[in-house]
Amino acid sequence: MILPPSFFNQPVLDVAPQLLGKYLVRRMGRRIIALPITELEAYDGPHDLACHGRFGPTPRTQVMFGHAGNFYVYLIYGMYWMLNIVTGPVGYPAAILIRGVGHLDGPGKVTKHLSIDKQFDNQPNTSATGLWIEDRGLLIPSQQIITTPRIGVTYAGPMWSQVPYRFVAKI
DNA sequence: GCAGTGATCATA
DNA sequence: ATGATCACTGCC
Repeated sequence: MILPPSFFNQPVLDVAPQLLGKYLVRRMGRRIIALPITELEAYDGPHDLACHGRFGPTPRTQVMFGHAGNFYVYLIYGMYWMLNIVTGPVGYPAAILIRGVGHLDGPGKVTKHLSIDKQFDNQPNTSATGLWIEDRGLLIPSQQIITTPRIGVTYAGPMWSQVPYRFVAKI
């Protein structure tokens, strides 16, 4: 089952652990790649000093203020595409960064392996685009989920760089 | 430990 | 127009 917008239209910290074990699926012609999500990070609203939405909407970040379930894809360091999915109500900037699927770890490796780039930015979670997230019945017990601080956000200060918003599944 | 890489945004 | 910054990766 492809996850509907209502799945994502909840507080990002509620959605994040539920998204572990869901399958990220990419279709290119006849070729299909489907891998379970194993690692992700939550970015939660204007008060979160690590969140791109903290300065209000800009041409790049307005997607985060948009509809839950849409993808937010941007380029970092001139080389790597970051894949996020928007959560929560319109007007509230929150999203989840997909950092690992299958045995791939690292957000840049995920997008490189699945050929994900700007074309998916602000696209909804539907099979029509060739990129979607679906539930295949895999359940991750809470004992198999660990949380840690987010990676690469030291600029966010002592509190927001340390909150346990990174979720990792032991599969 | 650090170079590579280019879009983005603030400043002007 | 310019310059600092950056939710990373791979090689030293």
